[in-house]
Amino acid sequence: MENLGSGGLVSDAIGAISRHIRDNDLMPGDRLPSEANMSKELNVSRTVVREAFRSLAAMRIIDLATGKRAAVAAIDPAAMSLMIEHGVHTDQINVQQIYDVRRTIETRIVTLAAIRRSDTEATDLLALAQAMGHAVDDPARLMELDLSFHILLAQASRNPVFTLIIGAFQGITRQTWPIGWKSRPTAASRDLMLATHMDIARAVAASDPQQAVASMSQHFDESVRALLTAGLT
Amino acid sequence: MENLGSGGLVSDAIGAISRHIRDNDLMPGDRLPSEANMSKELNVSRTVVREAFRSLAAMRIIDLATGKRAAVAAIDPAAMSLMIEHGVHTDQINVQQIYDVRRTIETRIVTLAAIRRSDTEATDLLALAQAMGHAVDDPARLMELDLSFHILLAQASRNPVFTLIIGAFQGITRQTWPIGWKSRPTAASRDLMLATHMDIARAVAASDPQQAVASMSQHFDESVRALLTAGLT
DNA sequence: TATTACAAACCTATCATACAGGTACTGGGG
DNA sequence: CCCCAGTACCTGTATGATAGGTTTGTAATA
Repeated sequence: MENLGSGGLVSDAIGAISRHIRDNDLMPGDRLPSEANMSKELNVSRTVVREAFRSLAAMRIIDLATGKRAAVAAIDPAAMSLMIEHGVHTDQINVQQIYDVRRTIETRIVTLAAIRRSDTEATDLLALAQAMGHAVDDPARLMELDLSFHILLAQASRNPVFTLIIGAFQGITRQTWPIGWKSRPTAASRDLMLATHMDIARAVAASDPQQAVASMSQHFDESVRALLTAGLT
Repeated sequence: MENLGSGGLVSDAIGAISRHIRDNDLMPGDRLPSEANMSKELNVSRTVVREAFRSLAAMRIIDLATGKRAAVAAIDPAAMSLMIEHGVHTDQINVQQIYDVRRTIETRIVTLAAIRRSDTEATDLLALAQAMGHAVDDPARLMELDLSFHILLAQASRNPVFTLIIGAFQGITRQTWPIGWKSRPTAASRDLMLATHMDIARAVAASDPQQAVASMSQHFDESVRALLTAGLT
């Protein structure tokens, strides 16, 4: 029988550090005690503290950098992105399921964005849609513009949780997007995809939620069809 | 100038281990090389390998246990849950935003559940709703039943990504649920909350998506109102 | 032959220590 | 008052040691 907080010293340390952040109301950017101090305070070796820090850093709860002290991190989808990728690679999730979630969420996002977008966001959105039109022959660049477009849309929804989730899907999207693109072999099918983005941008800029939802819906119909054509389950 | 894969030895190791899982098509439960073997293979110390393993374990990509070798993990919302909690505690996310996301997602979930639920799930859902009615005087138990209800609903949607996301919100919900409950002081308001769950269960059991969505919508209207009453921003 | 008991081999958990290299603060010098 | 160098503080990585959990082959047993 040992002290009951115990799922191993490292787990305990993770808990203690999390509590430290919460109890002291630390905000993103605020710094934590050094490894040495923390190890003294928790009565464990520096090894244990380091592994706890690493764990929290993996979840993007803190930021680590050599020489600097650990700092509270801003919300970031990178870790979630890795988890999703893992789920897909191990056949626990398939791409269509992700698209169903994206459609559900982005339908809501586009509604909120049409209502809440700032003027800057409207401008940027239109600019991105236009830039996509100029990048038809550069798939890598086109893909990044596409991803930025959806992230910006999420940001315009003014709900960071939407941004987080959409960001979490970008890792796996980077790996599947080219497949969908290849399955749009004709100029017409490619132009349709680009035009749909422009429709979304215009509707959001015009603060027309209805039209924005309709265009987004069309976008997903088309995307899912492309993925199915490519045989992506 | 050093070898270019380098964002630090630990990051490299994390990448190498992830790649190992992907390249060898490892499935959940499959075991990885031991720390010693891995450290030999990657030409780094065991310390580095351990920190890499811990990082992956934090994201629930692998499972660690003393004495056993590391194993590929099944998808699990625990890590995501911690990230969300961190976002809320650091004021980067507020509870209402989470509820907006939940409403969006659970509206879709309940539609899918009404269509895809198994008979067992229908039965279990009704049983849970009924059990909630019997637990009015035991808030802790009632909360757990409530959480189980929503998870089961997500599972019935047959999309593990929905289950993952709903699971990710449970950590923070455990911390805010009691606040909402306290803001329903009258028996009538509490019964309404329980009745709404029963309505949802019945609609799903009856394979009636329309009615299920309506009831879920009412559930969220009521929940958000309760949270607002409690002054939870 | 099937089964159980046990011990050797293998692994992880944690600690202490050492040293290289990055940061940040502080006291002088201009 | 500002700039700069040096020092104290920190993190990154490696090594070696001990304690204790798991696995598995083997040998005794039913």
